[in-house]
Amino acid sequence: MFEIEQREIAKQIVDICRNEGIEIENISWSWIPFSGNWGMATTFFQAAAEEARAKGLKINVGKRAQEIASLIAERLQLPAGFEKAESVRGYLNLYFSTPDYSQRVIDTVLHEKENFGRNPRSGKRVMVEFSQPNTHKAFHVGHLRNVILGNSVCNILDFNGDTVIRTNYLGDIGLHVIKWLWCYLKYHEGEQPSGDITRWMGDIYAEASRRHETEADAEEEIRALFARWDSRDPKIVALWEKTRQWSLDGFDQIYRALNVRFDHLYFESDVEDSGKEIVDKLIEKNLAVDERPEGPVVVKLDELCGTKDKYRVLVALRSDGTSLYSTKDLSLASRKFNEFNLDQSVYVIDVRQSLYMQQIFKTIELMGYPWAKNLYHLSYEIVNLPGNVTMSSRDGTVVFLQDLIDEATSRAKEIVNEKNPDLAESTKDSIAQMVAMGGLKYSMLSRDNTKIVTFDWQAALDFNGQAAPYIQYAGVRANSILRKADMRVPAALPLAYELSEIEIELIDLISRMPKEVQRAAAEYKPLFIANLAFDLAQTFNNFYRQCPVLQAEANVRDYRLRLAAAARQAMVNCLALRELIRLKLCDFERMCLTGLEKPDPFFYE
RNA sequence: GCCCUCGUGGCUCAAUGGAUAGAGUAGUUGACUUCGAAUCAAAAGGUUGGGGGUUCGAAUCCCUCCGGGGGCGCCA
Repeated sequence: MFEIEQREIAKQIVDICRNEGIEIENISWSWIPFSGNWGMATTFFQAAAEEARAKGLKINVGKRAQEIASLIAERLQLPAGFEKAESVRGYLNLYFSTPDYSQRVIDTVLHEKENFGRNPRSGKRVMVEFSQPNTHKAFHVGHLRNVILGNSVCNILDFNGDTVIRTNYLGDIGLHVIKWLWCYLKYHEGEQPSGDITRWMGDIYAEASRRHETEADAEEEIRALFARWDSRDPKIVALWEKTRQWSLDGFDQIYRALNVRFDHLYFESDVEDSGKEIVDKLIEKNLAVDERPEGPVVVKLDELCGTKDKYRVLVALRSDGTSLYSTKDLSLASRKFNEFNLDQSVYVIDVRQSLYMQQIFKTIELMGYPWAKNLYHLSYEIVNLPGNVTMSSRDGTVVFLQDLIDEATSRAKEIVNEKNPDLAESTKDSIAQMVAMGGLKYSMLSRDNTKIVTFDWQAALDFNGQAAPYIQYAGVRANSILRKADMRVPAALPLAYELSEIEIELIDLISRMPKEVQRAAAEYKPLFIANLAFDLAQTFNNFYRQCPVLQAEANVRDYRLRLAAAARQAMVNCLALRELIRLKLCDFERMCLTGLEKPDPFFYE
């Protein structure tokens, strides 16, 4: 928010230093870390150290940095809106003039509304591939992190100015599908899914795995079915198409519940043939070695790159000529760039596939595609069960997504019943749903991508403290104040009283949002936004406690009303980004506002 | 064997290479006649796994060791 001032002051500093014979390259700004003070800060340690090095002197760097800082504090011509410049132990602190800047921040937020925090369009086209479920299989909590992370990253990139193409890549063929079809034909023919489609599909898959291991002739029958599929037996293809659609319908149910959408879908079955063509090309170019029929087609990456044990060997095609995941990924990668004219292609895939991703990217680079450098693997750690048990559909250790949502919702309902017993039943249900979904999403997004999430019911359903409901509640409180002021945010007015420490802190935090969006986008880290949202909520709750709004005298009241409205807007924008279902938060507020028995359809648009 | 990753109060996690390492939670002590107590306040809790190094400055970068997890030629 203060880039113009930062640039102007930085230029002055460089000039002042140059007059003194000190060369400074670039100046990086940070916040002043003292509560109740706000402004921007920079240091001169580096300048002092470099000066000493250049002159070959041995000096006390801290002392010299302080000399430079105080020199600058003295000579700097502060632009309008700054109160004072101060040098402290090598730091230069520039304090904002509170009346000017508080008004500027609040006005900006209230003017930009749901676009506050948004950065200018970058012109960059980015495709983000995430979710990638297999059809004919269950969808469990282990898959949840991918969807939530991927969707949140898309929101953040979009908010930061990129054109984002949200893509799903569905595993609709392969052995697992044939296994499923075999089990269906043999034991469930004619049955149809109802209700929770994905669970029904997953149950049959689990049964298929079990029967595959226990029944003597299963292996042979499955292989025979695979052959029929391979020769495109119309009956099998028709069944495949029908059952695949069931899975897709089931996924739609889940995505709708999570409020996730995709702009484009790719299917493995679509890129199989083109994948085989790419493998042929690899062989032609002597990048791949065809060891068929004794062995598969392999790309010996370490040999090609002159590395040792770094890239290992990528298997690109089975010895029987059937395709692998890699076969299809090689083709899909180029298809994305051809079809969408991308500047960048992001893969949201868990960390266990890091080596594989590097192999794919390296192979594409060796093929000479110029866009190879624009491929990025956004890796994240998996969700485990306590005791470091990885969920597995084979071992029956999965926690089904629907079970989790149901359990979370009923736990939230209990709390609503306890805290707000007087609300209408349908209102309680809606609130329970919002609290539950927000809580689940927060638990996935509020830790670093590189950290393993250990799933246990207690932690996932703990709504106290640093969790989504805390933030939602702060939003509701803000809203509650505004409601009692008839939802009218007063027009801009000058500051006519001295802001308290906590008010300054709140405004300061709000003003950081655009920068945080930038950081979150650059590093693909929703965590930064999650942290900001929590900080905002915490500071707002503090403000709420310390600073009466409605009972205050007129000008204080109006100023604080605007501040509350701005804080509320900033929190809502953070939640929307973090994909804590903004729409539902609006519902929550709406119902607290009016006590509607049923949500107004308007809010579902 | 090689590669990647994580290690921060009892527990779960934060912290652009910068100022006094911050939250939540559990336990302790307080606050509803006050805009919604799903809240707030207070005290307590730390050799940032060990040891070196780089740097004016390291939880953060490099090396090494220890410990957890993951990956490494026909799964996805």
